[in-house]
Amino acid sequence: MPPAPLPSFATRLIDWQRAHGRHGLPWQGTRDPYRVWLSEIMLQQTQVQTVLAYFPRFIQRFADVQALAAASADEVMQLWSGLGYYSRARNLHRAAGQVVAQFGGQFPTDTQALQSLPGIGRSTAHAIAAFCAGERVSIFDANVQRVVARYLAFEGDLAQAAHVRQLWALADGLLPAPDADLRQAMPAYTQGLMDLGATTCTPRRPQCPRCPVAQDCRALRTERVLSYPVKTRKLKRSSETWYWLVLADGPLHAPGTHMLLEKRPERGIWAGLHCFAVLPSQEALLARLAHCTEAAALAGWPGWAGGAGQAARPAPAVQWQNGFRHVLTHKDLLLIPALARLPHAGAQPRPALHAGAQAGGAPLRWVAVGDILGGAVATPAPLLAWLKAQQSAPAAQSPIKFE
DNA sequence: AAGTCGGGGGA
DNA sequence: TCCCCAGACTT
Repeated sequence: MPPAPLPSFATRLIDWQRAHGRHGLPWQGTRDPYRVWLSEIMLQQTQVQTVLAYFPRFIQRFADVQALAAASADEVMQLWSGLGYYSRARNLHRAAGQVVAQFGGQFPTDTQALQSLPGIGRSTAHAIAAFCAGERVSIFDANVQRVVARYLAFEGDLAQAAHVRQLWALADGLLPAPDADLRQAMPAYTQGLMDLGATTCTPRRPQCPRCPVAQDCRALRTERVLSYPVKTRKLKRSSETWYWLVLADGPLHAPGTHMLLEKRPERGIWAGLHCFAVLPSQEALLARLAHCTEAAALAGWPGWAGGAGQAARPAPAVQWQNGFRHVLTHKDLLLIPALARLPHAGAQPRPALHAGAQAGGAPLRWVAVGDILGGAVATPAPLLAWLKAQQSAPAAQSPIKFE
């Protein structure tokens, strides 16, 4: 009589997940592809702890894909504000519209249809199909790459796409057997892979004694766990200094003070968010300030514009603030706010500025400090952080000077 | 194949 | 500080 076969990688992983994996997260315990999709997108390059604050709010506002499709892009951006990688939010909204238009509002669960939606690549499509339909496909995010590379002692450099594809194919060999009950097995297997990478097979301090597949791990066998995955870094971060034109009509710690924000282009950094004008030099900032204040005078700014000839009034002085650093993956930004003040408009309506006040013709809005802090408009995280800091340490109030 | 997109957490 | 992370998209 032949000996019973040893439990497979997949079997051990599934058993471990049920006993020691993460349960009870808001996006778990469902096969609703809308919820799974939303969680997968939010969790791209973003930690669970962060997503926990956003996911319930999003679901509460958009209970299903129809509700999301019917929303304005601005509102979606607003709910996404602070999560980063804003193209995810834009694609999310576009994909919702596509599901309504092309799939009759029924969210697909097969990998082919999923990958036709914007923002869903191969790995995310596999995750949704595995969780919702039990499709026998491998997810392959950074956690899984680490687990599998260690388990197989994979020597290829994962900085190269060809090696990633190669390891991905090897990962397929670890999937639950095709004749298993995949509708039960695939969700637990997929979740188990992610949980193992997140809680046990961690980058720096893996807890191998608690790993369910340690007995077969080729990296552990040679005590080279930390040598995997092989991944060369070629991060060369460039530095830039940006000047922020902060045009306000009162002290920054007063909720009623309004500030001029412009909507950023749909591509590039902080795409689609509302932000202070960003200028590459002090000279450019002063020129923009002159444009804006001239435009404000022409538009009849309360207490300032006074008829013909007012357009020639010089721009108010600026107060240069201390710069602060904001680091992105590929760019190191030094942000220097320059505060300029228009006369207080009180409760009077602030006139819209013509598009010429902004070089690219981007939409300009006067927004109250209280509304910005309250999240009424989507703003980049560093802007919000800086404005919050101004609440507790208000800049010295100086009278408005005209030169 | 390389570059572009944020932000937060952990060592 | 530096490294890492539930990637997709553009060029």
